[in-house]
Amino acid sequence: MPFKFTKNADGTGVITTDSGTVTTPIFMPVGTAAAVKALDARDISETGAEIILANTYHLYLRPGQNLVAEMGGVSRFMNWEGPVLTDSGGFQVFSLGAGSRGEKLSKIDEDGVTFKSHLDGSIHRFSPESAMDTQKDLGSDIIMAFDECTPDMADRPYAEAALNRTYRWAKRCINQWEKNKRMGTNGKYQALFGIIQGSVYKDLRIEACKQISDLPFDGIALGGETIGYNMESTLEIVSWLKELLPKDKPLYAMGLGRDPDNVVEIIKAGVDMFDCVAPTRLARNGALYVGEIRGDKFESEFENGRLNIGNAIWAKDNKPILDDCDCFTCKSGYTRSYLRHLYLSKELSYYRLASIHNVRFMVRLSKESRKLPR
RNA sequence: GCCGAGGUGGUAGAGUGGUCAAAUACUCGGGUCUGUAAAACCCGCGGCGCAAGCCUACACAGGUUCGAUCCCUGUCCUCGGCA
Repeated sequence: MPFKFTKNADGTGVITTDSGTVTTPIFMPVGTAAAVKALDARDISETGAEIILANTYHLYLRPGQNLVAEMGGVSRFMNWEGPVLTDSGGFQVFSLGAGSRGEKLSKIDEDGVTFKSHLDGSIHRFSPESAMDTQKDLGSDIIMAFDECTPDMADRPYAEAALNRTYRWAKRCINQWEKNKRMGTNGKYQALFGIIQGSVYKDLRIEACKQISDLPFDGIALGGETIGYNMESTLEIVSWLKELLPKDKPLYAMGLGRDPDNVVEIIKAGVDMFDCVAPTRLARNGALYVGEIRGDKFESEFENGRLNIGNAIWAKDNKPILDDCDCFTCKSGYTRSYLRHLYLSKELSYYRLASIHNVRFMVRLSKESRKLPR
């Protein structure tokens, strides 16, 4: 069954894939290496998440796409009975190339990108074609075009060059995808999403939007560091493009969802899908979401809607993380006091309990945001 | 009781006449996190102060010295060995 997207007048929708359906708008937890860190498939499912991400670059390095293909594709491999979206490795062009830890591990050229493996330092090469082929083997339900993730506030010449390259690569991705019969090695239909770059520049975003919208992609993504990272610009970008975007394709904001109010705002803006590592990473690093929608806005007694569970004030707090939360952790009676203890002790159960809360929080928040006027 | 070793910050543990408010690690306090190089990283950690800086400190009490955590004497305490 091919990919299908239906959107209702109220802004909600349904995505149909060979691995199941997804209701939108939806938050997608990130499971880079075919694992939502600290959670197993049942935990993920119980948070209400309907689709998860995995990453081409990471799975290519380990365990290798051939092994994943042999195991039936990423969903079956990780025992997840639902759709999976794989990022193409385009984000690693940005994150490994930024040299944020000193060494630059990726270098881009017209044909593709050379990576130095963060695992063992070995050299690898990705191109639009290879990214499609690797994702074919991974057998994910939604695959992403190989793009150049542009830094927020990139200067104009840079942003323009990245945009044009992303467009040339988009066409190459389409060709390879067609060559692969739009199908994973596991026999599942693979929807291909194109990515709009253009940094913070209105004319560039509009140009990219037209370019990407004219190609036969199944969905459209907003890419670049700006998305989510710079919320003011993100919302502005959506408003610039809203009327230009195809109505019959889902709109995906890549990497967005660090703060609860980001989620509420982006759903009000009309985006259908978004993902972020923040809920799981923040959980592992001690930040737990607290707050709720009041009126048409997210509100919290804490800055950015989260508390730091390691803080001394929670030492004797016997309340759950969030009073009305229906996540496993809160419902089960785990107190802030105990979670703080687990966190400070680096007990393994902490990571799971915290991640369950944060993911459930974002899933529930996105479902509740569907009721807000758009 | 005798012999030996030693007493340094919240802990462990460097230092050994001036450059020491004291390495390093941990603990503790706080912060960051955005298509995951992240169960990671950053800052602080004697007192007061925004700061410059001032004050109090290396068991305790004296002493030698221009100057002592470091040398000497005594006291107290801890640990190991022998009785």
